[in-house]
Amino acid sequence: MKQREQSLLVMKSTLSRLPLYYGYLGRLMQDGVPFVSSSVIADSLNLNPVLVRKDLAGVSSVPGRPRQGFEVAQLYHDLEEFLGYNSKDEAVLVGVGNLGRLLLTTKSFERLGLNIVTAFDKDENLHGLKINDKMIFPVEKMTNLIPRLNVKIGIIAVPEDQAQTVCDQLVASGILAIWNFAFTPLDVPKGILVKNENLAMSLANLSMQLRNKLLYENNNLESHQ
Amino acid sequence: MKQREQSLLVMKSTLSRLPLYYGYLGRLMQDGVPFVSSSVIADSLNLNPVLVRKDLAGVSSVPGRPRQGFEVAQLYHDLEEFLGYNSKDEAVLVGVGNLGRLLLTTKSFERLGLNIVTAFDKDENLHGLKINDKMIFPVEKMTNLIPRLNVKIGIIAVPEDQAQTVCDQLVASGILAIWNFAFTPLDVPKGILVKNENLAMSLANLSMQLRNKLLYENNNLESHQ
DNA sequence: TAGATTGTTAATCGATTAACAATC
DNA sequence: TAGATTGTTAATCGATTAACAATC
Repeated sequence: MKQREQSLLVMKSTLSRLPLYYGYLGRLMQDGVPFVSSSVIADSLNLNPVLVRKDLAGVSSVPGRPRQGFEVAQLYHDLEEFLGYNSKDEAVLVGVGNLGRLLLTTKSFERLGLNIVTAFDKDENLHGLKINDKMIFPVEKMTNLIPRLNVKIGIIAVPEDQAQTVCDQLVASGILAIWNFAFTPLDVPKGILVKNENLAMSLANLSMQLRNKLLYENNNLESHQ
Repeated sequence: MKQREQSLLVMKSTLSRLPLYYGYLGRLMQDGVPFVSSSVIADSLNLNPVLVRKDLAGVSSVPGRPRQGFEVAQLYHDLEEFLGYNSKDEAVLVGVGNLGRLLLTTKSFERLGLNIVTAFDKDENLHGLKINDKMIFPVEKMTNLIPRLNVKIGIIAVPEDQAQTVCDQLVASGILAIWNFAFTPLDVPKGILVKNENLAMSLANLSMQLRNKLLYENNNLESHQ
């Protein structure tokens, strides 16, 4: 019913903004800016300054200074630490199709602390191949191999109809967190984390908003340009 | 048409759940289930039944019937209509790298109402090529071609450092909604819709949650300084 | 000091959940 | 009718914003 074990320092919504701050701070670093205030950050990212201050309060190891704001390098470092971008998360990938290949080869993910150690696919033409130095194994090896690798994050990039099966195998192999790119929700035992990367949702969202907007504007044609 | 009124009844958060209902209803259809109640939907998707009823109230053209629930086929159709999955949204893609190729070739997007009509890239080796029947043009042609195609959605799948430039060109070409896959927020004029597909955020989210969980389970260490 | 910017407490806003009457 | 399930109104919860005192 009620979860008492809330993260004390940082709200869930905060977490989704931290990578934004991280990116922005990174750009300031490059430009050699030494200090930045919450209101400057807020302006640049279209947020409320109080919100920024609250978010940062839970992350920064050093409080911001009145009249100066936050030290860019320090804050950048703290964000990096907090987000785990410096300590690599090891993960296994299941499904080496277009999307899987993308995840295997995109450098940005490595920078963000994601290290895919191994991939699995059921296509035997791929078995034994390496993509970006990562070996591809048959899916049958999953339950045998994953526990030995001691990896805790699994990425599902297989078609919808295979997602649940793969998910079950990952869980059986000791995986604790699943990044799911299949367009279907997964059934998992309690305690297993699932993050659904639902592009359908995003797309629906954008397309809906656009239609609403166009409709609205059509209804107000008398307004001038 | 009462579409506009309908839309206004639906909360922003509702919108993010509709594709979930749509997917679930689709599976019920396949199984030949004629009726479904809000509580069954809620159970399957881990939601509150009242929330489901509220969401559906804004979408369904026919109210649910006491003792029976909702007619699956009808509701499925209404969701499809509402989400615009039957009426294709035309879009242009900029950036034919790994991700761009994925978007061009993945069938699911077509099913979800996204129709990419043309792609742009700066690599001249790609110019004139077709991927999944979509022609690739030089980016220089954007401002000339897009207005003539009368397309209103643009997809940005270029590297971070080119995202803003591309964005500006899209806006100049009359694009009203942007689906941004670059890991950087975009500066756009008021009135232009932007949906950021920030995988970094999702990943940070999942990795954070996992670390919290492991920490909590291990001992509740105080790692703040 | 004076002024900018911080962090905290209180008020507001929006979304979810609870309670319940209506209905087939 | 009796019971399941609906849709609505009220209460609760969580996140954001406003107000403001503290501080360098």
